[in-house]
Amino acid sequence: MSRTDGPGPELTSRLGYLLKHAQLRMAELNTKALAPYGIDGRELGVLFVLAGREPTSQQQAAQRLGIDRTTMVAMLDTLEGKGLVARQPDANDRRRNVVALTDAGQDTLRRATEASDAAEREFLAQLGPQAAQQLRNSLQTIVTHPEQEQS
Amino acid sequence: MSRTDGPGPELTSRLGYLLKHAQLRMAELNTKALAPYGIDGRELGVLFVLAGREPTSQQQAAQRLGIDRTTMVAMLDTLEGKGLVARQPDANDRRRNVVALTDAGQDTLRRATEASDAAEREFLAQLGPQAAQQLRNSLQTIVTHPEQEQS
DNA sequence: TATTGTTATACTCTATAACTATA
DNA sequence: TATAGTTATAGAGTATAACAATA
Repeated sequence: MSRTDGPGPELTSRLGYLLKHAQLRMAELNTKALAPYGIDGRELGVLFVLAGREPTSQQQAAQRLGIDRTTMVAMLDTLEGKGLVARQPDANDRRRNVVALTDAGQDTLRRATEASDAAEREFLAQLGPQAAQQLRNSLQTIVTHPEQEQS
Repeated sequence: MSRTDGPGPELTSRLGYLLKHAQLRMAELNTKALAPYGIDGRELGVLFVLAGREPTSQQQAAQRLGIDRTTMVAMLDTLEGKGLVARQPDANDRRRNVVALTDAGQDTLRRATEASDAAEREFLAQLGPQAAQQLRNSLQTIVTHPEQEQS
């Protein structure tokens, strides 16, 4: 990941470049921070989605994360293998699995979240509290309220 | 890419989630904007790196982009196939190729950049000019001045 | 017929290792 | 010996298509 710069048309100030490399750095920091808990950032995302909610099917969890249900199958296989989540056939609709955190999963979620919070602080370390909060807000606006379709 | 939200521990306010989805949206907008010119965002990045500089070897171009030299080979194969760049053996060091934009490449770079600028404006459309500029600045700070190693 | 979970498969992006030609 | 470009290959990460069980 070189950051060598030169003059010229400034590749490094294009939003596409900046977002890609920012995302790579955040993912790196998360991976490092979460390693002691045996999970990565994507898996923490799954734990998040399963936490503190009514019973959740695999498909619902996938939709909340914005990933395909077939991808969710593999993620749950892994997390179940680690003893962090449990699948249970839904009594009301036997096509479904109800997926829930195990006790170990709850514990890992709590501790891994703290580690990830620290990783986020490191990511933002150069920014100052106001700019950091602004960055969060702006990203949230963009991600959750993308522009209306304006045909 | 679902954006269905619920209450709970707020997956959607984690930086990892926000950056990933913001990056996906920007890439999507770029792809759409650049399609008329027959390139995608990554290829535009290569054109950027090759523009307005002294002669550049494949390896130098790869380093500036932060990608592997083997990845650069494939990108240049594609761009050369489209007639946008040309390889020429370096007379001074015949191991190297000097890579440069063709006239068509210069033209495509100019027009594709305008299209990409429009895509960036669409990406930022919900933000207001000040927040948009702040977002750029913050990302640039993070990407180009990541925290000092602090053992 | 439609939906859920699953499997098999394939595609994209990227990197590592090894080859070649030069230095 | 070391470097630039190349090729073959492999590994993530993700999606599409098809299948079984259930609705």
